[in-house]
Amino acid sequence: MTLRTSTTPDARITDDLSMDALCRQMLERHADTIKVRKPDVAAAKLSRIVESVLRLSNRNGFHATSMRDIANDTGLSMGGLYAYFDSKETLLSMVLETVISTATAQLILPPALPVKDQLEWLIHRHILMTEAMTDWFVFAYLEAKSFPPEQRARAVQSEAETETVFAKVIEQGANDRIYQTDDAQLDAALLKPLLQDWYVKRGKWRKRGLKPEAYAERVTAMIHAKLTA
Amino acid sequence: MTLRTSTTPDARITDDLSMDALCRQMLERHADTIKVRKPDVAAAKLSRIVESVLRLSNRNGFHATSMRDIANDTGLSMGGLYAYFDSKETLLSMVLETVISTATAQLILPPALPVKDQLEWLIHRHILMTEAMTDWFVFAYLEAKSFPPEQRARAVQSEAETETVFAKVIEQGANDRIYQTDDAQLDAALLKPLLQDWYVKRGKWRKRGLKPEAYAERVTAMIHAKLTA
DNA sequence: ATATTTCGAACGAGCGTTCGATAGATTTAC
DNA sequence: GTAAATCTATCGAACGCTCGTTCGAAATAT
Repeated sequence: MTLRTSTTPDARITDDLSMDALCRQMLERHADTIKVRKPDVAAAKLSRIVESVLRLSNRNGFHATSMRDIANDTGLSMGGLYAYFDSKETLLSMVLETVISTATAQLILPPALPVKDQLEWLIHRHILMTEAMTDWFVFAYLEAKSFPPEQRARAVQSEAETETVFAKVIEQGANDRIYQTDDAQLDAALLKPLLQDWYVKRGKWRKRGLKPEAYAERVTAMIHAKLTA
Repeated sequence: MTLRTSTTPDARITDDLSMDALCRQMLERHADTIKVRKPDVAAAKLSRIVESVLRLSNRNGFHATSMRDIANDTGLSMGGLYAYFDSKETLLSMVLETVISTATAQLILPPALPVKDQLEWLIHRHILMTEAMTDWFVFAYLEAKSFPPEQRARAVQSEAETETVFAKVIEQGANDRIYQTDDAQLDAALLKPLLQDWYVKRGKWRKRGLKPEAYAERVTAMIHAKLTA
């Protein structure tokens, strides 16, 4: 079983979740509001900005992190920061948008995968994705309640879609007599917090020395036990 | 099986999780810093304050909620508020302290309960407790990263203790050949996010029309499936 | 010489907190 | 029984500070 696929719409999203790749994506999407014209300069600086925002916000909260904190941490000036966004809320939106669109793109099942492997594939995929982008997902999770309305709606929809992807696989498995359940959507809803715990409490799992693959195996075992009870 | 017990040190904590009871507890604990002397007046006002703080903070975040917001919402003046605490941080601490001490007191197993019922008892107890105090627990969860150091330490310890309570029951069950596991602490750690999801995503479960008892049954079924796989 | 990028002081708004004035309740004195 | 005195609770304008944001000047690259 491979966790890589080239069947998703945008190969860059699927195959490269590095800070640089994600920031280049942000640059393209917000090219109209970003005042810095040279792409190389812009990409480098935006990376530093995002890195600082994620680190400081995940420690103290986005609201409690001031633009001056971010300026000091990145080494940029106040004016320098505002070349990349027109308000603090826009900065928030840019990061959230990246997380939401990445998550959606990552959880598309490869077409030829047998039903019996699909659930395991999705669980591994989800955990490896959030492992590669832990700070991003923690940020989105913690700041969810301060989302601007547009992103709020997108996030809710994205969350529901993700749950449905899992539910459909369980449903399919039930139809094929692989799994046993009276409520596939509910089982999927219970799987969600297990997947989220990997990044929400990343420190706890790291202290325990658990690798992402091992965690994925454990979660898979748990839901599998429930579905074959 | 009953979920009531009188074996805990303080019966009031165990048996009454109402806003009034909890606020009376807060009054006792912080009698030295609260300037209002008449207990009835103080209890009524403190209830209104806490109610507002929980509601406003859970919607917008504690940091984003100003003292003026709280004053408007409670109908008190700025000076009136400060009769109950000496700083906004103290207000935060008072709420957190209540949540932490309640959670610790609630999860003490009644002595005569057979091992085979203990896990189910703990799960039900946890979910009924967080159901009765949803706003309190959501508040503590969301504001965890802005805890003052003292509460931060207490919260971490309390969380670890809770996990250990569950782990010990699973361990005991494994010794008695009721359960099967290679790592009881890890199973307990995976049970935690399922318990927390009940209050963290309360809206989602409410929309689904799931009752607390039904949710507890579902979680019990899941962990039981894993432990007897 | 021109265009682009960076800078940081300055501005107004809103924050947590204080405190002397005010109103109300309770006790004291006769 | 009532008036004066004292204690308690409430108020909200005012203070100092930090916030997000702007913008003309300075620096750098083309």
